[in-house]
Amino acid sequence: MTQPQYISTAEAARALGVGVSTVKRWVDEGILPAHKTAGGHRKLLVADVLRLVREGDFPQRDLSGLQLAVETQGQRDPKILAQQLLSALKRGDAHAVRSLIHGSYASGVALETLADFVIAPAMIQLGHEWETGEIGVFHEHRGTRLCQSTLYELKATLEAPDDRGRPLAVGGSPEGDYYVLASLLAEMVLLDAGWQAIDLGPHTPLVSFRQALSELRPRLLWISVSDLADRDRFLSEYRVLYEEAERAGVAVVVGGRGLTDAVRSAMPYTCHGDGLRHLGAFARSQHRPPRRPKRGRPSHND
Amino acid sequence: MTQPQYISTAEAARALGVGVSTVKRWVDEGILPAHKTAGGHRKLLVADVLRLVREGDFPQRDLSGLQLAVETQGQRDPKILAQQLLSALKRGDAHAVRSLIHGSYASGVALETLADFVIAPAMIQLGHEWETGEIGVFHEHRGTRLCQSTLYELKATLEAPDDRGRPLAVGGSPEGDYYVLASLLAEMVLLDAGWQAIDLGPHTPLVSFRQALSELRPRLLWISVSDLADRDRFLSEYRVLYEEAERAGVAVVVGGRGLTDAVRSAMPYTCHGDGLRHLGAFARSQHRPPRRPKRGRPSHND
DNA sequence: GTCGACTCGGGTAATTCGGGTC
DNA sequence: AATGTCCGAATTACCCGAGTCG
Repeated sequence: MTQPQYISTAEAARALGVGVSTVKRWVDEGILPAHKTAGGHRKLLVADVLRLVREGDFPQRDLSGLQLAVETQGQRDPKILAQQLLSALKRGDAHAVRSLIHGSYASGVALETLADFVIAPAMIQLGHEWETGEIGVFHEHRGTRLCQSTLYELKATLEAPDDRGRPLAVGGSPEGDYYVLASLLAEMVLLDAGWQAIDLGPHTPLVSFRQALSELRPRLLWISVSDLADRDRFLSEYRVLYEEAERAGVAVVVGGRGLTDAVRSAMPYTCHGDGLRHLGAFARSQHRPPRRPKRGRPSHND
Repeated sequence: MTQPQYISTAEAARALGVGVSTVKRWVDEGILPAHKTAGGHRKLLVADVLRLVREGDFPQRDLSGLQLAVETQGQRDPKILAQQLLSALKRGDAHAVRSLIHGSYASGVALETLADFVIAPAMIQLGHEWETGEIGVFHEHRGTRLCQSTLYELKATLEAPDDRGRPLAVGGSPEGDYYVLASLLAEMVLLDAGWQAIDLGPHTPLVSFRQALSELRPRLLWISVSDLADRDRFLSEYRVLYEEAERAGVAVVVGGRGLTDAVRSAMPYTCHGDGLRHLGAFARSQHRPPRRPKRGRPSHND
């Protein structure tokens, strides 16, 4: 289902909102990767088309035509999407969750928006309803797993076949923080911004980040904190880590709802954001992905 | 070992992302080499298709179907695969990990075998090398994340678009057990066996399973234990859970390397296995899927 | 030997290609 | 400079009764 899907030039053209010849030309110019059949017909991967959509500046076109996107048509308001997502998560409706997330993304909702205003609110509310006993633990667990599963599928489509030339970012969540989604989303936002990203995952000792720093030599380090187990220890270890990063010229981006103002004010950092849109913006400011169709303004066809 | 792998026109068509008649024509035109059976059915060698795909610029729709098969082709010995996987995990080579796992599965290695004799050994060794300090924590984390990522991708291909008629299984790991992979693999084995499976994930209180039992009414419950935090508490809570399951007629399958003989002997259960092959076998014995497409067992056709 | 699933033909409809032009 | 449109020719996809496979 989520395996590589091929589409024709005409389908891609509809999805991109351009003419067929344009797609053909883009393929021939190498802007859009494609394979050819023995008879010379071009076959494009949906993932490649989607990549082009978000890397180039297209008038947000609806890609709902692609088989990948399902019927979420017309609904792009994050608030409503968050509501629908929450409901689907509570029901355990895998299909609906998939449709909502993949569909929104494919129809042009930026990944950061999806993360900050759809997924995060839904998950927070889910956690809240669990704490107040409105839903069972198992609903919460099932929802989290469902969300995670779907995000991994989406991540697969974000990964570029060719990493070369992309700057590297490394990140994760500190020891005692077992929340998976936050750092996963951070990884995805970075991939989306044209980076190469390695998520060390939850519950990673800050010392290990130092190790990763020296061995992988990334250009950016992100620390996502959802749950701060031992605040003092975190702060002292973090400071050492930050100094090392600074010496190495590595940008440090911190965030997460576990970082209250009180904690944050005691921390040095390159960039901070309570959501992922800041991470995304920062990443894009540091690296402009090359090669994109320079289409000026929305054309007047249809 | 690597005896010729034949595929039909339809299979080749799926793999290449073109129509069946196109494959037939290509064969007739000599573009694709093929043998013919006495009755005139075309049989293509996987190797031929792959060679063509490489030399020309053919589309290759299903990476997990064919392309990866060649890279691991001839290599279906779990021991060697485990070695290669371990090495790839340590290097952090995402592409290699993907090739190994998807490729093995696609070329006929049963999911249970993959889990028990390839992935588990590699991960155990990875954990071991971390404990002895041969590799850093971050290598271990990166490896785990990589493995997880790849497995989620594979899971996506296992999920049936149509769940109806499939029996339902629910499972996860108990409180204090934060190991993700074991239960994820269990879920995948069940999906592969034609079930519908819901993984509640790691660190799930046993009480929640009871909740899930009464609300979802599954036919099977799996508990995967990699790490037993509080043995006595686990046992006492487990017994209550088991009784409830028994009353409801739900089979309980337990396993995982956290269940030592000592612990297990104090537990009632329907089925136990130190690996996933037992879970798979049990699941298949309880439910025979109506008709599954190829893959699964090394069948002796052609 | 029956049976379901699959494949073979071949003919036809629907797309796509390439190039030239607006 | 970049797109969209038009063309005949070529390629591919769909359909269906008969035959093959296991």
